[in-house]
Amino acid sequence: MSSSALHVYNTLSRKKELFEPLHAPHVGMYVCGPTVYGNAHLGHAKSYISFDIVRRYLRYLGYKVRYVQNITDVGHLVGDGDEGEDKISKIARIEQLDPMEIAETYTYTYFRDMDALSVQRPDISPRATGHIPEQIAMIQNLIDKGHAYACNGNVYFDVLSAPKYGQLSGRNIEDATSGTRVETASDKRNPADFALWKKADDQHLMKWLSPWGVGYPGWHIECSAMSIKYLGAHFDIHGGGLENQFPHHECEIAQSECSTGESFAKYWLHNNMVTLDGQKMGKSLGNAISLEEFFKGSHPLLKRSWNPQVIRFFLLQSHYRSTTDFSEKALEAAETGFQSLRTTLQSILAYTQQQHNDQTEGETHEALPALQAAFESAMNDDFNTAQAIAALFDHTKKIKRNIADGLPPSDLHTLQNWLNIALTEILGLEYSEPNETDSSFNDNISEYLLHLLIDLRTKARMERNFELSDIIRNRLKELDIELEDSKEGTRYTLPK
RNA sequence: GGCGACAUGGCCGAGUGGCUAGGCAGAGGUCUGCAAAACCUUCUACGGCGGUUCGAAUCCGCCUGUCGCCUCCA
Repeated sequence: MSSSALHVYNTLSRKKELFEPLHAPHVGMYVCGPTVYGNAHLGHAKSYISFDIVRRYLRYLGYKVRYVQNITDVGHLVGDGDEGEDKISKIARIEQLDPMEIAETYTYTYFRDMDALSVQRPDISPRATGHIPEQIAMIQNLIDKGHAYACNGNVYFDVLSAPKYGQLSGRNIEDATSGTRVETASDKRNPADFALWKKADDQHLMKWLSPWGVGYPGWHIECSAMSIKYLGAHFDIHGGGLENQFPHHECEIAQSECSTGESFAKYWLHNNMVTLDGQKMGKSLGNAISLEEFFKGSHPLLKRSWNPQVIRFFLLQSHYRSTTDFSEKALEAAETGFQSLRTTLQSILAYTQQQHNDQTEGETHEALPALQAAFESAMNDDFNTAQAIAALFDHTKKIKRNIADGLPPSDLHTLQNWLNIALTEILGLEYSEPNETDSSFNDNISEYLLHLLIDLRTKARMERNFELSDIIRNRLKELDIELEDSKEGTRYTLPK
């Protein structure tokens, strides 16, 4: 489907729907953020880049987006069922740190890695621990309305009281309980009931006082409390990873709608997984390569380091609702393709700048409308970045060819402006070579010496002393410095 | 066991009832002292079996395979 208006795939209806904000031009968007107990990995990159694109494209379309993404610094249980230990507490215990130190450390590295990937920061990044009163209030409200019950210091949500429970994930309550592989906690009325508040014992590191005793909030309640606080009871978009569809998002809908009496998010968007050797890449599976390891090339499965921009481009070349199977070979293909796209764009840019005083006479063909239509039509079809990038390749190559043939389009400047917006503002990709921002080559003497060698080699070539010129090029190649001769002179690329 | 996805050429990966996806790799060529880059040309496809249709890789059914969720997870 391609269309002149944005359509998004809504998990609630399992269909692509026309996107109509509740209160245009404002769009409220909530995305489940990370649990900060470890470094972010490639799976996080796929998820947050996907929703970064959603946000960027909505802004391009003129919407005023408020993007809220939580930081989960409490509440997730580890191991089997509800009897486990908080993940952050567990690591804190092992590393002899306060839980908040763990959360702080990984919140920092999370944003550092996302910044590197050009993921724009959320407008609001609420912490779960900073919203305990809101969560308690919501739980109390659910008890008052008969949707939850307290028992031995725990509070559970009564799923039978929520008629729509199971709608999002397409399962009924029997399905949700009958095949469960986990022993269910004994004080629940129904095995499918989920915890809103958990009693904490003396060993527990993170705990708060509540009407039901000392404890800590269940996992699902934070997202409901914080999304409603910052976006209202009924808002436009809720996003997250596919694996959170059940139980997390299902529970969010149940508790939110029972609490407010309004319908919760209008559109539910889910991104698919990144796989490694065909298996989901996940922290708990131990097969995750962290983003830091990608950037530094410091994981045994990696042959080399990878520029964040290349990783972003690689992920954008597949659709967010498809799984992305990772391999270094695929990354390499993405890198080469990305560089060639940038070369094409830069040559159009260079031409535009050198032509800025010229009047193109007799030329009436415009390049932008067709390109823009193809690009927007792809993006309007549920953010199909793969197809949008294909349109970019396709059209810019043609434009470049026309310029080379002496038939530049008449709208070069508007074209250039739009290309800039499409690449940097919508896709979040940079024009410049990754090397140019590499700080490893900032030594003035090194740079001077390199230019000296290049000048000497040029002189040798002029004198047809190719033996010497090849020695210089080959010896530099040993340092991963590559020289390329062109009509405009010798270019060099520095080690990655 | 229940629920849900997916299966595209050497690789990655869009899409679609009849019309080129795109990228990478490969082949040939132009250019170049050479190399690289760039440019031009070019090859390979829709898991299997049935059905619907004038026509299906695209719709339907069955089969096979892979994956996800049902337990924290982007």
